[in-house]
Amino acid sequence: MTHLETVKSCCGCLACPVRSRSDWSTLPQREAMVIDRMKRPRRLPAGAVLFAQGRPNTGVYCIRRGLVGLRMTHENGTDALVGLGWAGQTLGARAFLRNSEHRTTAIALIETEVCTIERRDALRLTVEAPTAHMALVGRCLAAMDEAQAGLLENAALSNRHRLSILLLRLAYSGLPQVVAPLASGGVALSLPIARGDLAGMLGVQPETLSRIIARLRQEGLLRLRGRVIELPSLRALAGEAGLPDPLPMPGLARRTAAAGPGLAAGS
Amino acid sequence: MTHLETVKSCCGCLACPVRSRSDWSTLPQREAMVIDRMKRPRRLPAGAVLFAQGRPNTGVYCIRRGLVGLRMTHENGTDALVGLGWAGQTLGARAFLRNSEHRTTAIALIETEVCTIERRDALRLTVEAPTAHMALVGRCLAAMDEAQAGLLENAALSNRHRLSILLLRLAYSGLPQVVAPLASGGVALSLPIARGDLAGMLGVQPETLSRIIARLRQEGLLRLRGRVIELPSLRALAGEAGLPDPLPMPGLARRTAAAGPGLAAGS
DNA sequence: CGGAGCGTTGAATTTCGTCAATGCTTGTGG
DNA sequence: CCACAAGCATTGACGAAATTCAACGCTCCG
Repeated sequence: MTHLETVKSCCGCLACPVRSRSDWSTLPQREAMVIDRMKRPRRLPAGAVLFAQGRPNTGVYCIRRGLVGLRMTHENGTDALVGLGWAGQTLGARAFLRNSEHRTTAIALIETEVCTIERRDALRLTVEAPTAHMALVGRCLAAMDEAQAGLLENAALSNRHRLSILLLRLAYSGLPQVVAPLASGGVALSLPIARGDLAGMLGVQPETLSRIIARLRQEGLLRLRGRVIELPSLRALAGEAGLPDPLPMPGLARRTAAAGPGLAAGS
Repeated sequence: MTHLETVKSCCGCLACPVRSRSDWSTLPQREAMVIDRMKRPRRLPAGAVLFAQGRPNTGVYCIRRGLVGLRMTHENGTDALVGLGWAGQTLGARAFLRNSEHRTTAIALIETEVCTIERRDALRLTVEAPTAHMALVGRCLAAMDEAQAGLLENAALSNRHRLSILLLRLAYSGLPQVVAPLASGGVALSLPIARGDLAGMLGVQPETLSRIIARLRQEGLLRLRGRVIELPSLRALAGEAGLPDPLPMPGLARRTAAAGPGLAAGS
């Protein structure tokens, strides 16, 4: 049994380290095994491009470990980080379902492992694993809800608040390459993204971000040592962010209402 | 034949005034007739609420004529207009597909006609009109792409630019209650939304919006008479917006890549 | 050692938010 | 029909915040 688990943990969906919180966590075992045979695990070094904006879709990608940045280039030439792909999330599903080009460029921000399901295999999911196909759709719909909420967040919250929220999300991500516990009870974050990109996610200039960070530091909410940001008290930061203690974690947490009857009947 | 057309044009999907540019434009005739029997047309006066945030989904709504505002309330109490529903678009699809609460409140901004498909009827679509069900999903995926593009637009463009783009979208909407051609070649817009809401869509205060408008007026890009905004030259405004001449119209235009093989196989 | 890239800091400018006051439009009641 | 109140829209003034331009420190790497 122990041996079997070991084998599974290195190559099986059923024992994937992020299975419990992945987009596929609700799949019946039979369908999970179908995907298990389709998927091809791959290791990406930091900086590797998973797919590029404007290129045709070639499959879907499930992040087993690591962190992926989603970058988008505007017609006017400027580009910005528009989202993060956490472990457990599936990327490329929208382009796959629409059979369209990728709208974003996905780049591994740290060393990352992804499981690839080739397009021709994923197409067979609809007959061999209908629940999995529905899960893909449900995932996109959930992402849409999050995007819309983010839109409001942009309009309603200050840059300070949004930075605090972003740091808290990283702190709660549990990424071993990013988050390290601190003796004092807080955490130390090794930011996997450059300042300029961090600024872009908030929609501000790098200098402005630097000043916001400096102010938070003066107030004791964070300490700064090179590329490492230490958060002495997550609670204090959450309070500053204007949020209640439990932090909503997009993509990972509550998967309760996903794939309701409307979809279930569609299988 | 003429008689038949007349009848259809008042109550049939096949001859719906917005069919050619609606979310359902690609449906085969047989399925369009199925929906035709399900739908119930309804007239909404300006200000009427189509559905409310937090309420359970009761069906999907196709906008036959008019304009609908999508409003969202943040936890901190502030609320803002987060989107517009144009004629031809289908609203409530995401809540229906996820069988979840509505995340937004939909309010008719001008006199509007919608066709309602009750939830119990829409559920039957998956067997009686699978293409239609797929179209619903495709619509949501397309909306997601737009939302993501809007996210980048927020970060990369100035408020001036975004206001220009918003005005141009209204100008190109072709809504008879909103857009009137001008002898000089431009158009006159009777804004269906209050200044405060317009400001909220851009993420600024009403006073700031007023000043942006004042500046555009001083530069001759628009004229202002009460609630009517006259745009003497759409081309000049498009140039100011930093866009090439053809304006991308979210939701209405090109429906080319929607519902690709990934979805087609899912029926 | 020196250059390149990244990050921070400073100063000047522009923009935005806030508070307050003033028009303008609308609808109501006399 | 007019006066009046209420709500929306604009303008002004001031402080706060963001952008821009510039300079400097730091680290990495050839």
